[in-house]
Amino acid sequence: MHSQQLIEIIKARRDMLNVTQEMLADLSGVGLRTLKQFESGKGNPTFETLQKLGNALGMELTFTVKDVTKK
Amino acid sequence: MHSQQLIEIIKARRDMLNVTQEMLADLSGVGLRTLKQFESGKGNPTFETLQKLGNALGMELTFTVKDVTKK
DNA sequence: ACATATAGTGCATTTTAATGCACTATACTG
DNA sequence: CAGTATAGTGCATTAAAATGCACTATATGT
Repeated sequence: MHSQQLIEIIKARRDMLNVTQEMLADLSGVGLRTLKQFESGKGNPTFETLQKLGNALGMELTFTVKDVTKK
Repeated sequence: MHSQQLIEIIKARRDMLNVTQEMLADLSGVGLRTLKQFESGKGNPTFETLQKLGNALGMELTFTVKDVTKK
């Protein structure tokens, strides 16, 4: 997952839930400025920030071994 | 995935590959001090740092909707 | 055209991640 | 026990993440 993909995934999920940046900022505990910066492609969020967003969006981060058999 | 789980996953993968912290730091481009701090539970790594480690370890980050059907 | 809602930006501050260096701690090995 | 390899820590610096405030940009609805 690249940075741009991560952004798109989160924006898509937020849109699907009809949640604004402001609402997500409140729900997640992440600062609005931080979220704006991140969604506009200017961020390099910390693990903690991604977790907070994930919690609010019903999503989760995973870290797994790449499947080399596929593709 | 919680912070402690992430640490364990990475340490386990590193051990499985017989790679030292120093080697992983070199391979990934992450500073040795950063890696030590992270593995000893004192870090809050950025997305970029996790990606670098993932690349070196043949792993990848994913961000997905939680499966609420499962228990 | 005006008002409203939402997203993005500029600027500044505070906190902290990333980093290096030197040191300590632990385990293994000759 | 001495030497080596590996992991963890203390201290300091630099870069950048997180944040707030105020502003601009864009779209939509009246």
